[in-house]
Amino acid sequence: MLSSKHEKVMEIAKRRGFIWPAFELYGGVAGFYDFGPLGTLLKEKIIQKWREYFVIREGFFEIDSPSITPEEVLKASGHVDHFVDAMTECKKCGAAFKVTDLVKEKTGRSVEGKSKEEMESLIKEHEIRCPECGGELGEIYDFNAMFETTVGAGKKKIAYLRPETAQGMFIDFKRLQRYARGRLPFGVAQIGKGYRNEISPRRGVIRLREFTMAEIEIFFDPENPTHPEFREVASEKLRLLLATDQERGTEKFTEATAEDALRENIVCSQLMVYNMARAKLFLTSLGIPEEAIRFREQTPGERAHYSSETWDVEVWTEGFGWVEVAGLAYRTDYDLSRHAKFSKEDLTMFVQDEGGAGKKILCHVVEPSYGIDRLLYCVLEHSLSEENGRPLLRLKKELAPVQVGVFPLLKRDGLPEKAREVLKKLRSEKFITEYDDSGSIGRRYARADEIGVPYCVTIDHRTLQDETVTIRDRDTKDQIRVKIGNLPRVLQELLENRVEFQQAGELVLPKSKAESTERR
RNA sequence: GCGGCCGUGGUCCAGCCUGGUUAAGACCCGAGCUUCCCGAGCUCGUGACGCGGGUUCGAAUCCCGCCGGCCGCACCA
Repeated sequence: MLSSKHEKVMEIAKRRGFIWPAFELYGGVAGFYDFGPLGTLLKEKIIQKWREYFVIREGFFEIDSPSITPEEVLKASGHVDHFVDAMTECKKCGAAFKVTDLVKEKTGRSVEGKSKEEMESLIKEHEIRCPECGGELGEIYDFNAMFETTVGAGKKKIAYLRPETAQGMFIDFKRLQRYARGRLPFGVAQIGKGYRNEISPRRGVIRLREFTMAEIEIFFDPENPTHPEFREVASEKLRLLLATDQERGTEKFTEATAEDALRENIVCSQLMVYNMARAKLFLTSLGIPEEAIRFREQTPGERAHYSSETWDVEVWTEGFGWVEVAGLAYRTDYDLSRHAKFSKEDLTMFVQDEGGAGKKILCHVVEPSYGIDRLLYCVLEHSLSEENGRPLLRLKKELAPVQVGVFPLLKRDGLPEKAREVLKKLRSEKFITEYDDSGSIGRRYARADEIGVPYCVTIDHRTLQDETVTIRDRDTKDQIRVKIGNLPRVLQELLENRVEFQQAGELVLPKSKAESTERR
């Protein structure tokens, strides 16, 4: 039986065409999922919203760079060294460990970058055994979390599928800063696939081997880590989980406004905290409730090799607990300095001060990075509710994959033909519509509710006489009657929240509602 | 990767232990009738034993391997 929320979400996602296991015909491969027709539309709309919030609203530059990345780029970025972990397994209990962690723990010595032989002799020398069961440790092997490939034939060039889209933005830095005409700060955005060869992916779409990320790199002068519009978010309340509190083992939240978090040095810069507030606003615009959002500071041990401060943006889910849907990393000048060194190019920028004098600086970077697939799951879970025992997906109207359902009340008397006319008209006005004439009208409303269609248009006998149709509201079940001629305009206004439903046309009560009103 | 549990139409499941009719049921889906504004009813219909091997006269059922799922451990830069 379907008991948990997560199972209910996944059941609908599968049955109605949001999310499907990939390569299912051949048994499937863990960590890969397809988006079905509705999932593809929903994902597209989440991305559209993200563009509105970041690319358009913040004036960032969006680019699109290749997934396949030559080895030298990822050597410079540190990923080749940090993604390839020397692993060893206990021969007795089978537990797997990172050799670098084991040796450091037992000897305090760092063996980062040492050869396999050196590591092995260190293990022997210090008689390091399995920390779990004390068993003997097996041979050291490399685990490469990047997918490797080669470019071209003959003398093959090693390349990897990018583990993050970020590098494409650092690589293009020289052209980008010219495009920005030397002004700081500027932001660059990229939406695309990232790839990580997870050892054991689980939890459905939460941990994938191929996933869609939406990343931003904000380049700024480290002496001026401010945002011109900080005032706009200064009083935004943030729920913060500090690294120091986590290390003490408490789950204590610190509630602070963006302004206070900055003043009390909880967050390192105005630019960081500005983006945290923006992240919160973005998530709530997707329908994630405020109380299901928190910011968790990564502990020093958790942080990526490039970061000096990272805040995870987490969303509470019933299925998986707190899920990281975005990370805000202060990457310092790590990437630019590494690429400058490895490419031998000058990646500094000339900035002028007020007096007209100038200096060359190496930009620092704040990186907000969003996981679109995880967001999509969170949106589904937080939208799914039940009404009279049947599922109702209360998606934000702007996110609904299908905007309008078009139903003939009956399958005869010319109603289907009329309904198809209306359908055609709405499609020509670019509404995403679905036609349904199968089963009773109630059944069709129920089908539409399950995928979150905000409005259903029904064509009945009266339509044939006076060219009016009913529009039914998903959340209230209220109905109004409007002229077909006005239908596109009215629907558009409704979808954009520019008019109250009951004011958008003549209110009509369906039988069930009329009766219950009379009884009262 | 280790251990435990599991895998049957689109979904949820019975059958498996104890091998042997045409693999049952519910929901969904499709067609028809009927009703007509909130999963009504009736009739009909499509559709399944994860993959591969083995044992056997005969495998959904027993055995082995693989793939996938869930849980715990590890991993998640």
